[in-house]
Amino acid sequence: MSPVQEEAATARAGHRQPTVVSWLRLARVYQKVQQRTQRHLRQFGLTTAQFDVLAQVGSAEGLSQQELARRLLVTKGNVCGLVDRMADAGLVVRRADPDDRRAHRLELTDQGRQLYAVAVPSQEALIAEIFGGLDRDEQRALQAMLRNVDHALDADA
Amino acid sequence: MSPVQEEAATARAGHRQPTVVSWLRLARVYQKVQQRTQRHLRQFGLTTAQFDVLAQVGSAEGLSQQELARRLLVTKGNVCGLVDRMADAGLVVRRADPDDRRAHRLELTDQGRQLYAVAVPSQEALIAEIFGGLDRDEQRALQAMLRNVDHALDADA
DNA sequence: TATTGTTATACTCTATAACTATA
DNA sequence: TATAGTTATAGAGTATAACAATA
Repeated sequence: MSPVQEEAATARAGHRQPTVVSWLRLARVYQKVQQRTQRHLRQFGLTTAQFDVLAQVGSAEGLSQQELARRLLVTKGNVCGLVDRMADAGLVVRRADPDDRRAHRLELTDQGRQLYAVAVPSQEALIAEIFGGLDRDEQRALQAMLRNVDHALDADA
Repeated sequence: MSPVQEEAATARAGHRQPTVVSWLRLARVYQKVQQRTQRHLRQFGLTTAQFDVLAQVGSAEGLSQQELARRLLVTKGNVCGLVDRMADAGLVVRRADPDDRRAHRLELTDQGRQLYAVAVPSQEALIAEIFGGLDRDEQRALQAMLRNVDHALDADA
């Protein structure tokens, strides 16, 4: 934010409930990181949603689409389309689950694993750069507050 | 998050850089609030993007589309389409800028102002509920940390 | 030349819901 | 009956870029 925008934001913030200000700032940060991430991941030919799939499947191979949907907070229908596109791109495969003939288990292809090995550290380095201005205690405090809000969202669902 | 999911998330988090954990938690909270907001705003016939336009124009009538694009972190092309839809819905109007014949100034219609008067407080109440678990000091700390990250994003743009 | 706004393209993601096949 | 996955629909949002009018 430019100094001018920063000042304007603060002025506007002055009239608002603290909770609303917290949310606006959080949303702003999210959107900016999202956009930066999007540009960053383009070098790997990935969208942010595809990166999330790659990261999840890569760190827990064999998970079901249902489980993936739960982790990504999207519907199973959306996951199906996402997996379709990534299978077309040769990054993931669906394997039949021997114990449940309805289910598929998701795995990365060799190509997917190679991309995982490069893209995930690269993306994490970007995040480290962006969030690196907060020291360890601040990270902990930030995470604790976000957990608090997360739980409030589950409580009065 | 269920206790099981919470535990799983914490276990996974243990292997990761603190910055990455912070980002994952932030993204998770954002997405959940976004989804909740989406459902909440449906009663007013608004998408979240349209609500953002309503809130911005309502609190700063006469702003240009360019300025609106800057505030919403989207392109002017996107704003054009958004404003189109909201003008079709009878919520905003484009007025010619007397000082700059290229520009438009955005205003709410009477109907838009009525909706603003109802939807904005309602949405703010929802946010207050979600973020209300944090006390005043925590809100301040959260906002300060988010500002820190926001500035980091501007620094190495 | 730079800026405001418009238009057009193409794609991804999303919500929603009906559908199948298994369990 | 419930669950895993698929498919279809419809829409919104986005990036990107070319374009017109005006500054």
